[in-house]
Amino acid sequence: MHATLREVPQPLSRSVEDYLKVIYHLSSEGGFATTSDIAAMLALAPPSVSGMVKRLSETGLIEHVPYRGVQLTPQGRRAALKMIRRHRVLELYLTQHLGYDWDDVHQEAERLEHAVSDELIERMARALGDPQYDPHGAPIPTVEGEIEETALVSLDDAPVGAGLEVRQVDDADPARLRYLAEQGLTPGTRIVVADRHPFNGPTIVRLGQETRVVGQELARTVWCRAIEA
Amino acid sequence: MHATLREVPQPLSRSVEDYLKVIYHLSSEGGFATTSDIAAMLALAPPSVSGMVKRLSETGLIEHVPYRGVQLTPQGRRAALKMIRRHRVLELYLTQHLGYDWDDVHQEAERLEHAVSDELIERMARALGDPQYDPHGAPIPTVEGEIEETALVSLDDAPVGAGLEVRQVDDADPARLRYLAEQGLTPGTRIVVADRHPFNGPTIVRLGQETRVVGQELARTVWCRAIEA
DNA sequence: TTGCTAGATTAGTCTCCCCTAATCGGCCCT
DNA sequence: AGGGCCGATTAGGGGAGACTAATCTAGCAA
Repeated sequence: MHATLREVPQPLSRSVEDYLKVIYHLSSEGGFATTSDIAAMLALAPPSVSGMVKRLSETGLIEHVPYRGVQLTPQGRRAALKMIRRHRVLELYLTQHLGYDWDDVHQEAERLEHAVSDELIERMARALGDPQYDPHGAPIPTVEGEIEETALVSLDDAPVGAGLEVRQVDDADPARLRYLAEQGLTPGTRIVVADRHPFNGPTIVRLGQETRVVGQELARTVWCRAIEA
Repeated sequence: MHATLREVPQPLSRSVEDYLKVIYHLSSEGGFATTSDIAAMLALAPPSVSGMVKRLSETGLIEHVPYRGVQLTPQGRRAALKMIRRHRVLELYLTQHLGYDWDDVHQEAERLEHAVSDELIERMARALGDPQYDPHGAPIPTVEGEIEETALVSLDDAPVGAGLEVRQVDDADPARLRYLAEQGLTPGTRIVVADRHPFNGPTIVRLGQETRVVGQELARTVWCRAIEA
């Protein structure tokens, strides 16, 4: 009874959903998401974030340590993962069933994720064969709120000489995604780190017979897994 | 230049979109949508509507005659028809491509219509073969904002003896739609009005060999076109 | 013509979520 | 240990959009 009452999930506002998602991403590695990082990600002024942080911690979705930052509570994490599942299922559905390009789906999913029902997402997931990854290689959380956590290395951090498989790329910038697709650096591609220039210079990778020069900024958005051989 | 400036369409809020849709429906036959009718349709208190009406008429989306009601301006009508196109394309897409039942799509479309892009709606429309009608038989406005206006008769008003084709049914109530589907009263069905009982009594119709008794309230939500013998 | 009433509007609040300006606190550097 | 600085917070305010309570008006009925 107590549990049942606590679980009645009154719907979260768009704003709250966005905050939780951003806090999830910012606190995923390491502990705290800071006010100014959240503000930057959401394109808001820091005081707006302070205000929302107060409300979110009062409703138990986040834990706030003043002047340090915030973390999600289990409840907040569940809500965030639900939004991430929605986002990623939507992205995949749009590419697979409606002919969107992978560089084009982020914005659309960003708006739809606040409006769809659980029912619709599960129907889409079923139509997609209960997929595990979105078009950019990001793992899709399960309905139960579990998410695959694989340690990936950004291309910028990978050691020279390593054999890698591109696993995931950041999805927010369409132009960057188009460029990556042109260069053939899409999830599943196998590459070898041939060289890296000093002073934050580019990483040189080999794709089969071909060579690619990848600047640091771009390399930081390409996430890889080491492969044997 | 003047026209171009005026046309810059800053996005409308969800609320505004809902008001415009409701005003479109209420003023479609006859002239004015009244404050209390709008309030009833949107489940709001009348003063809330008065306030919004003021804002909408200031922005040129509606024409307000105090104590009489409101009508859409051409600009408001365009916006309303755009929302109706979205709603109906969504309803059809959900039934055709995601396995929704016709009684189940209204709510979902109601939320999605505020979040989708024009792009997505046109992709859905293309995937559906640029359809003309939604699952309940309602005409889908074109991208250009044209809508088929056929004079339909509600089953409750149809003369006894008339041969009819069911063309359209109101979509808001799932239970009613399920019942209509059970009774076989779906768009495209041909029927004959066999009788009508007095004092707002039921209409009796023949479907091929079978007979259906349709109460007045229900009959008012079934819209038909006369067919020659 | 007068008066009543239903419906519309105005007055005054509230919540949500954003803003700018001002203040505060943690922490590094000397 | 003391200053400064940057980032966080508090103070104060605004728009959108809802509400209740109070007031107004159009039109019907006597």
